[in-house]
Amino acid sequence: MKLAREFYEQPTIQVAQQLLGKCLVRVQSEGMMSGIILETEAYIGLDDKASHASRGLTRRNAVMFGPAGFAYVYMIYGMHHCLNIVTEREAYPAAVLIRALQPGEGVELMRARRRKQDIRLLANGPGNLCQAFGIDRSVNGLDLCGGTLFVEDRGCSPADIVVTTRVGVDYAGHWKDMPWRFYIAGHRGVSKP
DNA sequence: TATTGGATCGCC
DNA sequence: GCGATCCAATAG
Repeated sequence: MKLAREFYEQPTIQVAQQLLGKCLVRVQSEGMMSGIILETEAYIGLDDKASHASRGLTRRNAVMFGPAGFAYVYMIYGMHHCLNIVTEREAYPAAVLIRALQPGEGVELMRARRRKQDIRLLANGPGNLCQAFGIDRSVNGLDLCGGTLFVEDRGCSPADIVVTTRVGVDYAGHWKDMPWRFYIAGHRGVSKP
């Protein structure tokens, strides 16, 4: 069943952990895609220097300050998009970055979009999964309680969760050391364990 | 208005 | 290891 808004209103670390093993579903005119969430990261509050919200409300990060259960999508390095799901209460900026999926339905469409055959290369990274799922800036602000992008609980939960520091946030002072990256053990997510 | 650098990826 | 490639965020 589809996750309700209350799920996303929980503490961000809890949401990030509990999203592992759940199924991200994308419905478009081109087709339907789904994938098991393998890897997530938490970005929490104004003080977290790794978070886009650390310098306060801006046009780009405005969705992070809104209610839980909405998509925060931004472009990075001029060529990739990243998908986050907003968490916690309105006016408190926090979100979970979706970093990797195990492709389920819609593999052929993902292969076409990614121009890769290997199933392991279709959604192994925040930029790659957005390309595979057709997620760009037009998805920013989309409600995950709607019908085109949402998360389903299909009853499977991961046996073991690995906890590490977040990727690509060396600029964030001591915040780079927060153990806010989570992935399903044995899947190896994106970068190095 | 001009400058800077990034929650990445894939090829060298 | 490094270039691609663009826009948001700063500073002026």
